[in-house]
Amino acid sequence: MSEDREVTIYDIAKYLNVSAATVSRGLKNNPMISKNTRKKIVEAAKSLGYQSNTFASSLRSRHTHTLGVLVPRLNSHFMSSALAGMENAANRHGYNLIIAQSLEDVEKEKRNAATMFNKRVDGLLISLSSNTQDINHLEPFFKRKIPVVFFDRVFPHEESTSVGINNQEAAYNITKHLIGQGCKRIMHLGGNLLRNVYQERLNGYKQALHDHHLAFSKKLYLTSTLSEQAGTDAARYILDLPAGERPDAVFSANDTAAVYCMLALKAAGLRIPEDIAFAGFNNDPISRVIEPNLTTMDYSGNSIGDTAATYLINHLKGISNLYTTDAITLRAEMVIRASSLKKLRE
Amino acid sequence: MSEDREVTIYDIAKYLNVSAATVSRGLKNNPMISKNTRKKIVEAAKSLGYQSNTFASSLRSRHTHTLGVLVPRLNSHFMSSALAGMENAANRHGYNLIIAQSLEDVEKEKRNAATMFNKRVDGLLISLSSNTQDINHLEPFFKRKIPVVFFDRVFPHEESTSVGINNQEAAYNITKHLIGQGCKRIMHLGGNLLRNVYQERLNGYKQALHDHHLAFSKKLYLTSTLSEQAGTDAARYILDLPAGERPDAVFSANDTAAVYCMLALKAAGLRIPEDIAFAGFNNDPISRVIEPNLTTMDYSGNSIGDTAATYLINHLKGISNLYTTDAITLRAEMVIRASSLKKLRE
DNA sequence: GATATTTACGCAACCGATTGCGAAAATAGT
DNA sequence: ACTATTTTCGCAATCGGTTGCGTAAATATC
Repeated sequence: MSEDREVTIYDIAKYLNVSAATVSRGLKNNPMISKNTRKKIVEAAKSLGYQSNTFASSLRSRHTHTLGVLVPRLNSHFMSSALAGMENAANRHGYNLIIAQSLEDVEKEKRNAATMFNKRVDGLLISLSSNTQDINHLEPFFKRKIPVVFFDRVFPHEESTSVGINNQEAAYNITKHLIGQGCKRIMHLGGNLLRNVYQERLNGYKQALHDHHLAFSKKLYLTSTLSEQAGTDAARYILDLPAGERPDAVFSANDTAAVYCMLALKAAGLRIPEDIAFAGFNNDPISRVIEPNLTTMDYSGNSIGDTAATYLINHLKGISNLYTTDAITLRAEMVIRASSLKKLRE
Repeated sequence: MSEDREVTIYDIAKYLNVSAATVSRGLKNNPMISKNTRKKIVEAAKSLGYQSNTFASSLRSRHTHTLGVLVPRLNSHFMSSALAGMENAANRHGYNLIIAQSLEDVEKEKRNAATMFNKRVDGLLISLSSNTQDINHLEPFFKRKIPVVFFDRVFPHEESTSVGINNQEAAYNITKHLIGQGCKRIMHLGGNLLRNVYQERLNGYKQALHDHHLAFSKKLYLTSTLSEQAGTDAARYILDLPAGERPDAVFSANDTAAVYCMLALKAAGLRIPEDIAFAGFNNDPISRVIEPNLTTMDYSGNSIGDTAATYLINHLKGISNLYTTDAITLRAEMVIRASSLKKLRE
């Protein structure tokens, strides 16, 4: 019952009458050690209940097999899916995840980044808070050559890779789809333009309007946090518009705002899509529950997370090189549902 | 530009002509060191760009300021809220989170537990996978006196605390509510009975039936994974029942199954709540999007996560004692919405 | 059978912070 | 002024693996 002391490689060494160095090497399957002793070491380790001490190892070897993950918030469908994807990939390769959220606050993002750095993560996966202006707080990582991968809300940087989708193209297509349904006054609910995702979606929206000879109107563009409240507020805004100026479609940069806008408009008696068509972004579960079901952009958090983490790990393992890759663009697929179908589908 | 070498306490020591021991103590505000030198040390540390090396510290001091979090899956609304709550609490107290998911697989749960142990987490927060039968894989923690807190899906154990709600009471109340609405044939969609949450909800349901002289019928009780598909399947089951045997209400152990069951029944022409009333559990966002809105049990992941983490940290700090507390029960509140309102509300 | 190579392992110096103990310096006590 | 305390700090061991380098043993070469 001497459960107090930890079992160390020294215990194993003494037990087998070999050196600690041999044990250390044996446990890592170092070919320098003969197959025979290697086997004995592994067996002894098991029977003694040895558990390697990660610090001691990390202290000397200078890597932690741990990735830092820094996100705006943990509790959104997209983000938790992304985390799930990352966890899966990391776990597959023997890495662990330290996760922190900035709650859309730059200061907290900075503090978290510093902590991750102190914990000597082998790499960083980050999606920026909505009001982050620059990435000076990531400088320590770049200086120390700790790889950084941005996902979703990215930031151009020479020494890091971005993983996301082509937001502009996606927004373009979804806007074009609405136009194809005969909509002429398409409103856009956008997010903070500091974040590429929202800027690009706005660009795609504008481009589609332009290509189809529709004018962009400031009155039909609202920017917000895209929260439930923001969706409800947008509905109020629409209802308060003079009858002739009302949009005949809404393209929201996320599903949450779209859905809560729809709910409020429906409550006010508007018919969807007859009076006003809707399209969102993200393919959140609520998009399949709202009636009519919401047309949206399927944008898998899981695969973004998986890709970003796998890529980072491959870089760490020397399989690929992150510094030469600027961006990885995943496919996003438009999911057309009843909320935008004014015309019968052919 | 000698950014290569790390700045250590030795560098600071040399710089100030004091010993490393003094620097170490000074940085931790140890009163043993004079205020004056303490200040000089902190300043020197900042100007030299010192970043403490967590391993070295952990190796010697034997604690990591890191909590392990082990959950069935990351990407559910409840769980991501719980994680958000934990992250918040941990961050507030200077702790970090290592997060892993078991994907409802005991084996993965075991592996993850071992990793957490190896990483020498200061404490463990865990919600069990659906098919975990025993918690022998947590023995190393108990032996080494590493505190374990269960949340949501708990497991009775002498040396750990459980954080959750009173599931039986909640289920009792929600069933009673349905009975109060005049429902006599109430169906229950339950989960895996290995997990306390589902067993207790079933108990509460049965108790309420019994107390109101309604018989429990196996035909009105389905057990499943409570997934979307399970909800749809339940609808099929209901529709296939002979007309006279159909339930007039459904109490589902989660909102997902309830909502997808509702969608399928609505598509088949049933009216809710007139033909069949509904109640769920969790207050998931979809419960406020489905029409009619779903009556459910509000059950804040955020506060469960916050409470569990705070409690664990308090134990670590010696403020409270986990070994003497068996369970912490948070309040859950029934949210009555249209899906269960057959009678007008007084 | 003598020398050259390869294989297998041990020595010991790390990695960077922490901490018990002892001692010097500063202050208090009489 | 001299001893007793208290304050402030340094010494050196320690945490548990890792790894460059050296060497003994085993095998190969001619």
